[in-house]
Amino acid sequence: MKRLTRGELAKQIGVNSATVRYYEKIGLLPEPPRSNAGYRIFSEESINRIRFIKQAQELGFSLKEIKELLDLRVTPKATTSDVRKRATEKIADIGDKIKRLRRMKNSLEVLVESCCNEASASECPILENLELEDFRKR
Amino acid sequence: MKRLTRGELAKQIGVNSATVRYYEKIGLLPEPPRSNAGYRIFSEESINRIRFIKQAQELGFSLKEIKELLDLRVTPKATTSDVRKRATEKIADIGDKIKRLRRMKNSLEVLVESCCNEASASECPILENLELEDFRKR
DNA sequence: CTTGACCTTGCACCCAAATGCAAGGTGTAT
DNA sequence: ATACACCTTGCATTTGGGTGCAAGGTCAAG
Repeated sequence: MKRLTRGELAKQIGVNSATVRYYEKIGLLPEPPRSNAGYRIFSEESINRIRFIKQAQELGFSLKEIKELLDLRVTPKATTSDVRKRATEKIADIGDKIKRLRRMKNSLEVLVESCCNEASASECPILENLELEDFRKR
Repeated sequence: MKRLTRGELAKQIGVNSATVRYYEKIGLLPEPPRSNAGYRIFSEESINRIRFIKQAQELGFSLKEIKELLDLRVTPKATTSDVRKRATEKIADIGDKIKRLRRMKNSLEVLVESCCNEASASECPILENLELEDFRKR
């Protein structure tokens, strides 16, 4: 497995190398082993970890929530049923997000379909009246 | 239609009343009419607007992006085809988010199913090895 | 054996998104 | 008419999530 310096790691993911340090500081990334000179030595696992963080952020999770998601993986065996419980909650949260995004997508599709087609481009009543609250949490 | 002060509005939504002012300042909320004494007078439309903002935030949209979404509704007729284009882009973005959330949800479901059931609670090999990068953008 | 590109640390700064505070005005209840 | 809770404004502060910088150490190429 390849070994990477902080800069190499950051470059591969397209993230600022200071960000890697920051994630380490807040406990989102485990403290990596060091070379004799004190350089951090990352494995490719860290690439996946950081990519995960970035993905989850785009999906509306805070770093705190992301930490919770990541912690689901490393919880000691003793508390397995607690992991199960927390994971199940997360699944429900995510399912909820998906539903709301679907409603949002649908609202926009209605907007495009019924309103902005070439045939009736001159009048657009729905544009003004679209109930954007249609995709609230339910 | 009911008229609300800033505090009443904020209370109904469960948001700090300073936030309402902030949203107005950054153009996310239209400047409301004022009473003789200078008090803002909100209609119930504003409730929906702010609820929408809060929902969209939870789904990972920045206030800037939310402004773009809201602006889809009020663009003058002249640029209808541009609205169509922008809305279509947003729809694609949202579709993408949904896909990634589904993958995330699926990964967690696999975790719960294969790992944390009562039958085999004592050992949990997947917990350590789950490839969380499974739901990256594709 | 020096140059240049990396690495280390601590610390200060940045932006988005709020939130708080002070000084003053309003409105209504007693 | 005096509390008291609310409103107004401008301005400062906070929090989350980074980013930049300086002073110094490291390492590979020439």
